Amino acid sequence: MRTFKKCRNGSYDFLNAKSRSRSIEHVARTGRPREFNKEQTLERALTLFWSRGYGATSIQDLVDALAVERGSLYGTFGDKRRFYLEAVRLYWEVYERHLIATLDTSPLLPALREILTHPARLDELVSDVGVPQGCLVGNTTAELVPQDGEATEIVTRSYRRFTDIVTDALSRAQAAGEVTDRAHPAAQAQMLLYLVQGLSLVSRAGLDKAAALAAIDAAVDGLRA
Amino acid sequence: MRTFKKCRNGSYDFLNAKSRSRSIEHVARTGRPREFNKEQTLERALTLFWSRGYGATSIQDLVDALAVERGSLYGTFGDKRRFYLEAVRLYWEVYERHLIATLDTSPLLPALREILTHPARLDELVSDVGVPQGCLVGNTTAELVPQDGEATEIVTRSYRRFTDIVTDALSRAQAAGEVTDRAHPAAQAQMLLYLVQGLSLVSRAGLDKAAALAAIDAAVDGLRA
DNA sequence: CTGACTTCTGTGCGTACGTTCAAGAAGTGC
DNA sequence: GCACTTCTTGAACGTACGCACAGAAGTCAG
Repeated sequence: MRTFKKCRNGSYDFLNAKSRSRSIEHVARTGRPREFNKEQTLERALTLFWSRGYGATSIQDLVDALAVERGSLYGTFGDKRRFYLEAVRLYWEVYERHLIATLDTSPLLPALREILTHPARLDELVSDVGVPQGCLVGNTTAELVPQDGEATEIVTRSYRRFTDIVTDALSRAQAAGEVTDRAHPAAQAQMLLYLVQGLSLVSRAGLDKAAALAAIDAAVDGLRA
Repeated sequence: MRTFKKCRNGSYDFLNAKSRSRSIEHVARTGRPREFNKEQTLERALTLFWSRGYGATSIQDLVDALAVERGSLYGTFGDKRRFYLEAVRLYWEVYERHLIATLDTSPLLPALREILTHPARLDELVSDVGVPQGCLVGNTTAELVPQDGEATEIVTRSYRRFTDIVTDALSRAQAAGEVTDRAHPAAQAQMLLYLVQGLSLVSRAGLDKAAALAAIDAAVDGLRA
């Protein structure tokens, strides 16, 4: 559901400069300082969880990939479940920022198309196994929901935020006469949520890029006034 | 992505009478007869896998829920992974039969709407935890793909079958002037695959039935000629 | 009845997992 | 420099897992 551009250092630019600088706030704290970057470690864990899933990612995998010892991970992030949920939260936070920024434009449909095609950008979607990983929120829905109340809450809230943001944009576009008013903006937004989640999921199993783009165009054309 | 009507005995009617009678073929075989029904056990395992996922369902869970000892399960179905994949295959086989039967009609759009609303029929979607479970193929995509080649194969083939079947139906409906020809049938079918998979997935986290139906109607309206 | 064959039952094995803990190292503030 | 706090390290723990196996139980052909 989201792609991240790789930075020059090989890590992903999940956080903007503002929130990154916030991490240097343990200046006034006593005690031995942490030897690893907390945010960067969370980002790296996110990419691992993203491509392998929650259950298939062991603590040992994380220790190996992050170069941080078990005890430090537990001390910093709590147990595995809490670590994962924190990664999901970060994932959505970044995606939502991107969503809002992209849809704040007119005409809307091209922007909408870009949002939808994001999961289809195979060349930008790199994981440690070299395949697209779908949307982390969607993966969480499949794997943790409904056994985990907290995961359900995060997932539900994310979906709700998506539809709220897209509904607002569609309302404006309907008012501008760009999008058909045969359906309510909320219904159209819900439809787009299903579409992007389905695309993200199905893409995990391999993606025919041309077919995916044609499908997206078919859906977007259906919205045109 | 699929609902099953509960039978009077509390089990699910996954198999039709024909394939069920095939199971009484161990009449001429020697040795101690199996004390449990293989198909029925597979069905029950399917519902368990369906609601909990692959990783979260332990052998012990299966032994408890199926009332079949570990050894018997291994002897009959092989290891856990093979057992699961067999359940996924059965799941899709039943769904595909339903899909073909439902779409073999004219006009097509109401039938298509019924296919799409299937995951939204909360009252018929019962799991052991009392919530909808999404599509087992979709769940498998999220959890096992891309680490498991055989799972990927099953999932990919299922998606392909879906789009093939729906494309055929849409071609006929386009020829009949019922569905718009602004997009190719294959693109429309792909779009519907994404839609139904997204709906199944998102439904796992809780479903606003009215919103889901409105979204489906918005998509189906976009197909109308 | 007997022998060949198949399935059932439950115990046991090795492993890998998530998690904890104690001791030491590396800082900070007075 | 001393007390205090936090982080690091690596070993260890308990558990639950997937899986194998040996002996009992049942069926059928001759």
